[in-house]
Amino acid sequence: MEQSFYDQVFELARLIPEGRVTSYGAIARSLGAGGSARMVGYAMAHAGAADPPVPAHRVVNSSGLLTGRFHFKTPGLMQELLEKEGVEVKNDKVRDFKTLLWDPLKEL
DNA sequence: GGATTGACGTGTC
DNA sequence: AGACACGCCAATC
Repeated sequence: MEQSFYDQVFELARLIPEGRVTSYGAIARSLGAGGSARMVGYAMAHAGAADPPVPAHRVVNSSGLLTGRFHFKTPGLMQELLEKEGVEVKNDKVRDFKTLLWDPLKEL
């Protein structure tokens, strides 16, 4: 079976190193999806049922905002995990997002 | 199989 | 600076 966009997103998301974050748009482009950044987020919503689990907390929107924190088991868990990995989160947004941004197109 | 739906992105007001 | 609008595109119902 060919992998759906979901699986592609999941795999790429799992490649995100600790202490790093990436944006939905970056992932989408990396997959050749271009403007279908929403599909990436949509896929991440199903990440909860993915195996192995997907570090969705390392994926934020282009502003570094933790948009999907509410989708986690508990809101705030996302920030918790990020801070645990050394990512500074302030007001639901990643600090130095630009610096911590892990671009698959460049890093990979 | 058409309509709805988004963890988005960028631009405009 | 904040709020609003439109575009994209695949998966789900």
